Amino acid sequence: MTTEIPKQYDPAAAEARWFPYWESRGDFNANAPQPGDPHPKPPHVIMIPLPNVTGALHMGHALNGTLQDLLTRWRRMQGYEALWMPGTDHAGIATQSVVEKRMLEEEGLTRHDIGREALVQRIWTWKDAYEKRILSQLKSIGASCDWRRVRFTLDEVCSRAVRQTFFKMFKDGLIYRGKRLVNWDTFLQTAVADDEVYEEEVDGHFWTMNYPVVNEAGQPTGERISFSTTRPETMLGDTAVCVHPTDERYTHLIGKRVQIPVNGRLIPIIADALLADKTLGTGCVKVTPAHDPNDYACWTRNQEAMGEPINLLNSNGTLNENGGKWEGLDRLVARDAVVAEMETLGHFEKVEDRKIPLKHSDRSKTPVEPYLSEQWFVKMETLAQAAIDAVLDNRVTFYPERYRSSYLDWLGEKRDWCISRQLWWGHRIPVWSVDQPDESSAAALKQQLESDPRFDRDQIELTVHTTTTAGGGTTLQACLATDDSAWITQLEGAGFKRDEDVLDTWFSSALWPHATLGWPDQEHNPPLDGHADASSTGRNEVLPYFYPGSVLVTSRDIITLWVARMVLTGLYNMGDVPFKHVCIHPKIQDGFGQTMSKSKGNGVDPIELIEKYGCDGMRFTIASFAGETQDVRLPLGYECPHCQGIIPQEPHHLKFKPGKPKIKCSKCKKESQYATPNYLPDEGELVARIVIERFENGRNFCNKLWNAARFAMMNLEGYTPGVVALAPLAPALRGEGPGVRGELQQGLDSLLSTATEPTATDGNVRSEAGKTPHPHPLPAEPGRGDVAIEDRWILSRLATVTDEVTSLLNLYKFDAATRSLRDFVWNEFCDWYLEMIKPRLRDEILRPDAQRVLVGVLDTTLRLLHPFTPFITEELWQRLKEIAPVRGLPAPVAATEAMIIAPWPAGMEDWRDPALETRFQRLQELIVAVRNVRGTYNISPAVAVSTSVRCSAEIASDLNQVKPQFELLAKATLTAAGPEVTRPTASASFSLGDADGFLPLEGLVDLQAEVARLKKEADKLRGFIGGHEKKLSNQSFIDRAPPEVVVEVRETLAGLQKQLGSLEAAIVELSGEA
RNA sequence: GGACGAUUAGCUCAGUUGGUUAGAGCGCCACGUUGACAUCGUGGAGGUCGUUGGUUCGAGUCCAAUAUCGUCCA
Repeated sequence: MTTEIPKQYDPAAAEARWFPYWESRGDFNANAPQPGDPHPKPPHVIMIPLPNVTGALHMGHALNGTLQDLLTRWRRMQGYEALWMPGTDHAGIATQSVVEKRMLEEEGLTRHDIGREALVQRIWTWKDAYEKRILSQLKSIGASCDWRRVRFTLDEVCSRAVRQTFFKMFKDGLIYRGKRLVNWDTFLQTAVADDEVYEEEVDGHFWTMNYPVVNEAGQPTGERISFSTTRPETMLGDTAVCVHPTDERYTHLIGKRVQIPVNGRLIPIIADALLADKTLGTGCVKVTPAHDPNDYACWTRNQEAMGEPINLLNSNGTLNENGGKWEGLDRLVARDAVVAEMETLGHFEKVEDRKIPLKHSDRSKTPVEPYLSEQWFVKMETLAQAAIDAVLDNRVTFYPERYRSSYLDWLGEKRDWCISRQLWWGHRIPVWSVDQPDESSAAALKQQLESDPRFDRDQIELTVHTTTTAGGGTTLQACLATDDSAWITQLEGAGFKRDEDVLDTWFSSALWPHATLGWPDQEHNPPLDGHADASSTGRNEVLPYFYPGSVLVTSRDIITLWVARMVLTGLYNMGDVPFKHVCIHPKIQDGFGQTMSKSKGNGVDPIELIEKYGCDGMRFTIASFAGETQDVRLPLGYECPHCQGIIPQEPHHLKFKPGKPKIKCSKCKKESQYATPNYLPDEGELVARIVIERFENGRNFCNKLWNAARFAMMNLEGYTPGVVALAPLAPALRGEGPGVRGELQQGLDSLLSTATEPTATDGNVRSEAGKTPHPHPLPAEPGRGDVAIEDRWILSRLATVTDEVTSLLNLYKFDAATRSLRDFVWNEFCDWYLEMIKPRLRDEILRPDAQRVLVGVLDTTLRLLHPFTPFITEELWQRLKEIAPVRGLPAPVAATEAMIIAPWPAGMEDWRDPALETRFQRLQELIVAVRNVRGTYNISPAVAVSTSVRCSAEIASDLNQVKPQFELLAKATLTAAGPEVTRPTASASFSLGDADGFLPLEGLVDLQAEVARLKKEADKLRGFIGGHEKKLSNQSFIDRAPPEVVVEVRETLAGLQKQLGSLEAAIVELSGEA
């Protein structure tokens, strides 16, 4: 077995092997406890930020997914019933427009050509393909979701929650119909969302004109008020002119009226500090609330003075009846007509050419018009307040804390939530309405329907709605709780028509945390794999067990859109928050600081990187980026398929028209096609694939771990489990005296004879039944015997790292956790511990205990790493199971069947020994100092050198304990150590303050060079000493600094001076100079 | 326009409540294939911490101003 371990870790093989293994074992499944379970596990719940089905996932999703999987695996190991709920979002406008766009490009068809049903059908086909792709990408990153529970926001489970919530809100009077300015595409005659418009500068004009001020009788006073505009035709819909309240040019006019010359309407002069700017133009602006967002906002502040907004447009962009004699003209034609009329009437002042930033529809490429239209709203006052309170009293906590203000500020505005969208893809609004001549007839019809014996208030709600604006009427609205209601036929027979609009996507995703757990169904567990949960007992056990969730992991841009709304609906429907923590992680950017996104074309498919660097390498790297401050910049390159040279990505690589662009390698000058999300390379073509050097980190780390484990396994021949008490080794091996070790050995013997699976052994949350006694502390007092100092050291370090990683994960500081682990594995376990135990592994007497500690440390290390790098750790765990199925410290136990269910390390506090770590550090410094001398003089490893060390008896004792290790690591023989050591002639030397080392190097080293080197060292020291002396000679430092700081500086200075003394002595001896 | 974040080595980033000589990975230089690992080992070079003021015995860290970049909101 041992000889079969390859020298390189093969990620693809491990990934292919272990994911299906975990799935088949059901390790990802999370279930509510069986009724009557006396010791149920506590739940840990993460709801995935549902990716939308518009396109495939990129590295931003990979980061998001990695962190959630990491937390889920970690909590699972800690003994929680860890649920990670997967699913996808229908993403209304984004998905519909992608499908429409493609249909138009490929078939020249619009949605009006094929109709609502056919379009929706096509989108379902798209959804099926991309959902499949997305879920497979998630699995590729190792996602341990409970895949039986996959949900989609338009599926029957989520739809039921949406309908129930809408109905409940409608009944509670929280939903109303009102006006709102939208971006109107006059060409396609539809509203487009804010993220579906782009801004572009166009050539336009900037007209200055004036309105005459009139007196109370409506007669001109002779005064005029000037303003400028780029859209003169909107003056037909003006409802005010506005000045700044402190603008002295106009203060006397505030409250007076002006007349619009082209239609004679009188409108007030109002003061509004937000809209008017004294420093711009005339300082006065006209206000057209129905056709400008800023004006509309102004109207909401000054409704009484202004009256209702006046809509000027038909849906096709021509003027409506409010356009007067220009009714029916296109708005652009009307513009010139209005200007001409103003000029004729003598109110035109000037015009200049100007570049005007104008919003365009991404879908028709035509300018959009702000357009006042009827929409559905949710009243936010009480809902928002509840969500604010939940954060204020810390029922929901943000990590990092600063994001709490984004959430609170936004909710604090309590702006009503516009939930309708003029789309076909989504949850259709469940309201039917019929026009009525007036309120009394509407009320009569309402009463008639409600008196029907089949009328059910839990299924249908009726309200009378009267539009206040001109031209509006009265309607009777019926909201139905389900689509299978018999009332649909009845209502439609009575002339009711269903609303054409669908709900905002966020309305359904806001319900995600409870909808996916089956709400509002209180009688059945939510379905598994599309089938009813066979274990259902007549109650929904899943919802109360898994709600509220534990933590939401997401990025900051949807704190308002999604996080706030989940809290709000969770409180509304469930009476409790949906999660306790919100972990906000960085955003992934490309090499130029642009956020990675599908629409920018700079998205990198995680699969590309997984193939190149391995899943674990990708995960470990990306987790190492997930800190609290900065976004993650990923400069990428293309690997030339001809010479494997790296071609750095430049901005122009992302900007190209559809086609087959080529990239030229600067090294071999050959061209090749390159990978982009926007096209597929030609069949058989050599493609320059995306590489991101930063991911080599994770790949290399995995390989290092692999080889460390490989080394361990190659040296486990003859391994036997045994208690390691770090008592004197030889007597114990001879069976002399039972002691602590004897007791533990007895315990082990009985364990081996009975148990196959370990009971819980840690300080985690395992149930009472699973508790075992606290592991015995390792006796660690120095001088106890010939215990290997490196064993105690590595265990002390392991205990520290375990504690660090656990604490860091509790705070979602993933980057620091990976650093801690990497440093431990690479710089401590590999560089020092493995090197130091090599002599013992070759010694028959010492080998058994060295093996036991080694395998114990490896076991714990793998457990610490598993959440970060699941595949390699499972692979190693399974291999280790073959060689050392019973292992662990201090008393071995049978390892778990699978890595994924191994307990998280805990309860090792007693192993920590800071004093020992300090002593060990001194040994390391001695070894480095010797290497340093070798390095400086470039002495080949083949040349033998010897070292003597002048130091305290204590250090000498440590040094002698590890003499073989010292010699191996320093590549020098230790000839003497102790206070009596004297300096040999013609030797190189180093000084550490409390230890001086001497290396006789006659013939190897130019003594002049050594003198020069030492002098340089001494000069450097003098600089430091000077700094310290200056500090100590400063009386206010002595007086004001804390005493312990002063003492510390004194001690450091003394050490530096001693070190300098040794150096100076060496210089004198070598050079004969004073 | 408002809020938040960033600016530290050639690159990408750490730096906990202010306290010895500011760290890591990659890259670079030199040496090395010694029985885990060249996706490696050993040693080395490289930074007046964006700028300007201030507080303090002491500032990468705290305060103010300023510049540049990014994100969200309007």
